[in-house]
Amino acid sequence: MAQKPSIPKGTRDFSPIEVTKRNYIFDIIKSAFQMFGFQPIETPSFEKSETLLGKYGEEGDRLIFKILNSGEKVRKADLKALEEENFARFSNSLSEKALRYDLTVPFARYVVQHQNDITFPFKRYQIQPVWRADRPQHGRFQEFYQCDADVVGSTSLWQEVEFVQLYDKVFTDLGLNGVTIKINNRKILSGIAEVIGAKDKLIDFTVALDKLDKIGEDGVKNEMRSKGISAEAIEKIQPLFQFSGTLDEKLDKLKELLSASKEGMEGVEELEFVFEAIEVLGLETATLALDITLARGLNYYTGAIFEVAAPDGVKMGSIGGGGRYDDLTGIFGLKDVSGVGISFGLDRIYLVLEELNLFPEAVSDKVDVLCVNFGDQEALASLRLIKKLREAGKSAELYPDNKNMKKQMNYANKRDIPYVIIIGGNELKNSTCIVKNMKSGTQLEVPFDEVLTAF
RNA sequence: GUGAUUGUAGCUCAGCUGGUUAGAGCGCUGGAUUGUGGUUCCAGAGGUCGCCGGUUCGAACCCGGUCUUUCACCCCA
Repeated sequence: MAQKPSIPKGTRDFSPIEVTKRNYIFDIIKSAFQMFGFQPIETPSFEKSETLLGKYGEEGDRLIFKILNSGEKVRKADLKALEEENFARFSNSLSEKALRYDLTVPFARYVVQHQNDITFPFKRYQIQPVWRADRPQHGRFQEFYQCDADVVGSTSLWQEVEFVQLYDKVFTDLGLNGVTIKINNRKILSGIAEVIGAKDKLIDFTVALDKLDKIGEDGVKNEMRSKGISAEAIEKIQPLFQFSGTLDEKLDKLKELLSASKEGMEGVEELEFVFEAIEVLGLETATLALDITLARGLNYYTGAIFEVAAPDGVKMGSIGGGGRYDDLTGIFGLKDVSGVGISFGLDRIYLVLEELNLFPEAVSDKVDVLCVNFGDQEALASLRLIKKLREAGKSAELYPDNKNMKKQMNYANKRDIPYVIIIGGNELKNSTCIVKNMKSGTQLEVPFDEVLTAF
C-alpha cells in the first residue's frame, strides 16, 4: 500500500468519537477559564522567526519548525554560509517564519504589540495547537493543543493562589482525582546556586537536580560534576537529597540553607504565602506539593513554577505546567510587566482520561433516532416527525435513500442508534409510526402526534 | 539530535534455513430473507509484502538507504 495516503509523523486524525471527547475536555477547561475571569484571544499559527528563536534555550530552538521561504524569496539563500558550513545561518537565510512552539511567547508578543489597547492586569486564555519538531513518544506529538491562562501586569502572589485553584477546579470537573500540583520557585533554585557558588551554572544545576527521581542521588551528582560544578558545592546541597518531612520542616531546611541569599529567602517566603492561602481555601481533589527538584526547562521563568503530575500509577509526563516570568515582555521592549500563567496539555489529559476510563457515558457521538426511508411521501412524513423530535431535544435523522430495509436497519445498528422509527405505506395511511427499540428489539406502533410517548 | 524497534488485505496478525499461484480471523459486497438489524449458512471482491536500490538463477525473508510506528535518552504538554 505504498499509494495509501498518510499524515506526517507525530500528527493525528481525529475521528468523530475522538473529537467529541476532546471537545468535552475543551469545554470544561474553557468554562473554568471564563469562570475565573479570563478572556479569550487567538494568535497566528506562525510567527516571525525572530519572535520565537532564542526564547526557549538552545534545545527549544532546535525543536522549532521553520517555514521555508516561498517563491522567489529562496534567492535570499546565503550560499556562502552553506559553503562555510555555517548551517544555522544558512537555514535562517531560507526561513523567516516559524510555527509557534508554545502560547506564552506569542502572548508576550501580543501584549507588547497591543499594550495601548490592553487594560492591565490582563487575564487571557488561549486554546490553540502548537508544534514541536520532537521525536514522537507516548503522549508526545509534533502537533498538540495547549490550553493556557495567563495574567500579565501584576506581581501579586494571589494570582499564583488562583492558578492552583484553577488547576484543582478543572481536574475535579474532569473527574480526574488525585493529581499532584507540584510547585517550586526559581528564586529558591537561584538562591541555592548562589549559596554554593555556582550562580553561573544555574541552568545546568537545575536541569541536573530535576532528574533526581529518575537517575537518583548519585546520577544527579555525577551530572553536576560533569557540568563543572565543584565537589565542595555539591557537598553543600546534601540536605536537598534528604529533603523529607512535613512542609514546615522542608521550609525550615530551606531557610537554613538559604539564610545567606536574599533571593533564596524571598522564594521561600513566596512559597509559604501560597501554601498558607491554599491551606485556608482548601482544594477539592488535587494535592499541592512542594517539589524542590522541580526546575522546568523554559528559561524565562523567574518565580513560582508549576507542574501537574497525573495520578499515581499513570505513566505519563506532566499534564500541565506553568510559572511566573518577570520579564518576558521585556524581550519585546516592554519593561516591568510581570506575568504568570499555567497550561493544560489537552492531548495528554485525553490519554489519561482514556486510560482511567473517565469519560462519562453521555460523551457520545450517537444520534438518538433514525427514520427509515420508504420513498418520497413517507420520507416527507418522517421529516415532519423528525422536526418534532428535534424540537423536543432529540437528535434525529432520515436515512437519505430508499434502500432496502435490511440495509437501513444495518446502518442504524452499526452506528449504534438506539431508536429506529418506521413510517411506511401502512403507517402513512393510519397516521401512525412504529418506534423500534434497537437494544431490546421491541417495537410499538403509536399515533403520529404521540410519538414522544414512545421513548 | 543519539540509540533501539516496527511495517504483509480495510483491521488484527500467520508466513519455517531465501524456492511454484502470499494465508487466517474479523470486516466489506452480494445472496438465503424485496417491511425489520444483531445470530446462522453460501458465494465473492480485496495485496506492486512501506518505499528506493543492492546481493542472488530466484527476495515478504539477506544487505544498504529512506519514510513510518513504538520505546529509552535529550527535552517537554
